[in-house]
Amino acid sequence: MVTIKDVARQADVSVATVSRVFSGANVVREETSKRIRDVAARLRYTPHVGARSLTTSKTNTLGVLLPDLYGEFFSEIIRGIDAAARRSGYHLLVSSSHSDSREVASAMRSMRGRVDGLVLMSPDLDAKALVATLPEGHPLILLNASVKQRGVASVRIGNSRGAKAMVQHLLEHGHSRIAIISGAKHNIDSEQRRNGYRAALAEAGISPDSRLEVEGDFTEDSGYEAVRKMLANRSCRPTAIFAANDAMAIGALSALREAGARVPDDFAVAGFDDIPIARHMTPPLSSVHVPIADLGERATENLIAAVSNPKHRARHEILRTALVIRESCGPPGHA
Amino acid sequence: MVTIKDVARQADVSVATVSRVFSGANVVREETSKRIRDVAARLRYTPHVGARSLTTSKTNTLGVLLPDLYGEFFSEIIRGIDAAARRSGYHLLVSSSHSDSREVASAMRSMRGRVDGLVLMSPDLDAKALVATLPEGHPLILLNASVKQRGVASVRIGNSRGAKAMVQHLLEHGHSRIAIISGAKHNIDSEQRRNGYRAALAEAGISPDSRLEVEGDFTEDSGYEAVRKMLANRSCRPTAIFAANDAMAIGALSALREAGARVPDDFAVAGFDDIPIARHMTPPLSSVHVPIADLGERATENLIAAVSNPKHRARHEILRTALVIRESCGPPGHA
DNA sequence: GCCCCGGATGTAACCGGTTACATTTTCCCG
DNA sequence: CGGGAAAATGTAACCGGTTACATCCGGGGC
Repeated sequence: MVTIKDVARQADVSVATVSRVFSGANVVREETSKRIRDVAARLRYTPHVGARSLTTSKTNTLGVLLPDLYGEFFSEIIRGIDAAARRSGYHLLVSSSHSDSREVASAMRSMRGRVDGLVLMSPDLDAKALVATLPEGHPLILLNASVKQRGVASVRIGNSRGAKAMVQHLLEHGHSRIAIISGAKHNIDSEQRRNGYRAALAEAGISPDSRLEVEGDFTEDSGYEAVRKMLANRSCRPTAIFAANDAMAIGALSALREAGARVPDDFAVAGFDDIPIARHMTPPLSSVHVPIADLGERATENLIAAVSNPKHRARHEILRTALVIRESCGPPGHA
Repeated sequence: MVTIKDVARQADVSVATVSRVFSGANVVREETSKRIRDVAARLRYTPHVGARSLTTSKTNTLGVLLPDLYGEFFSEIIRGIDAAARRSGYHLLVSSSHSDSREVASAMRSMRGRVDGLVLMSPDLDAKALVATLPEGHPLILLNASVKQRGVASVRIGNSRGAKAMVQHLLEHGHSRIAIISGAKHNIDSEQRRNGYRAALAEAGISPDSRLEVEGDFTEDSGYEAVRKMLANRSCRPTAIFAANDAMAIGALSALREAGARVPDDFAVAGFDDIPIARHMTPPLSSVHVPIADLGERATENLIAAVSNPKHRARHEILRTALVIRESCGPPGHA
């Protein structure tokens, strides 16, 4: 591999001068600079970023830790993160599929010295314990994390409020038997969305019915299974189904179609996240819109701010959701 | 930041010994080792991976360059890459949204010294020119690249064959006016799929009709627009629509639904890729199954093989597709 | 008691850059 | 043409590790 020394030797200058040419310090005589560039081009020299970051202690890289990569939600998140990062000239070191906190801790550790900051999405985990293992002063931002921590910036979704609004919408349309397909246990998004659901019912004076709360795991399959379970239980059928994310709502739609049930005539269906595909379902899926890519962007922008300005104060941001009513929950007064 | 020196000082040993403890050389006396580990734990010391990789010239990281991150296709690709990488203990440096080749070249350059190898997906670009700018001996694998290059490993999809099979299937079902919504111009996947389409028609003795070839860009919106265009042109309506990917097929389904057309009764629709959501469309979308995650995995496995064994021979792999017939293209003899 | 050997640890060069400071060159002006 | 400041370049320490080689030490064999 060709190094700065090779270039220096062939251009008959010291390594310092070569370094100055490539690190943008504008102090090298034009003539010399050109000669060095020529030699470098001929030798196909590229500065070794790793070595550079050792002295500058800047890597221009952000670490991204995600629980999973499956489905449009994560794809949008990364897309947002990537957009913000590239805008500021940062690279992304991505690592996913971290289920338990030991794994996450080890992934965090292995990023030491490789990244200037960390975006950590851990809706399932106890972020507090994780953060404790981190060396001080390491810029970090939490995405949809379960705990709001002093001094640790975070961005999250207005889950509860969004879910409540959707359930209220269903109530206004005359539904009173509204089922929920929740996400995985201990997942903060799932819990908050379920809370919103319960709050809406409570305010409407409807007492909770545990038979209407089915647990899924945010996958299409689990939404599908949840509906099959509901349909099997003839004694207690909902008229509306609120899924804690779109993937499960989509699985639910499939199960209903297979069972010959019509949506929204027989069942109203609503999801959460408003992933891009939601509008293309049949019928188009009503959902709680989450600015997913924005979520990634905001987190990343905050992180970059913290990275470039050490006294940047940690903020907690909550992104607003918006009801997107399409056809899957039917016209008013229909239930 | 606490370094190896701090640990050495506090544990009253030399940095070499500390280094040996953390790099797994099993030559340090148990007693000493324990003392060092204790000090390190107390100080929250983590070895600086960047510094380590400077001497070992191993980064345990792979670079991933993608043209985009939007949609389930890329999400699955990354998932596959990530799975294979994590299995072998590699990290991923991801960079996307590279439209023109200057950008890609610069991204490649900026990865020098940061990665042990590169996965490059560039269906739009002239990979040849890009590869030429790369320093020799840099492990690289091309994903769906346009040119088959000597000495450069690649993994790709059996596009032409898959498309041909799908169009033949439509032909067998009695369709003769089969439209195609192709992908972006100069995109290799799009071109190969279109070639497969044309080949099937040619073999069936059907002369090509340029009015039945509409150009899209692989997005849902472009599929939607393409169908609107087709429907507007009353003089020349197809009975079947083959979209060069599922996203466009999904957009097509939306347009048809809005126009009040029934699928598969009025139009048969088929896609390509078989992204996970395809089976959940209404009607479930027939598609050419591509093992997307596998594509990423195979590429990554090959790359890792090349990284760990410099005399690994570059292979060109072509992944087989499989017809997945669901309901969107209807029962036989229907057209 | 001496020597040799092997295991444990230390010393210092090195990886590929950056940069403070020293030194040389350039150039302007009297 | 000499002097001195400014500009250009060189020297060498340093970033945080790894590792070849040197050193030290204890124990076994004679």
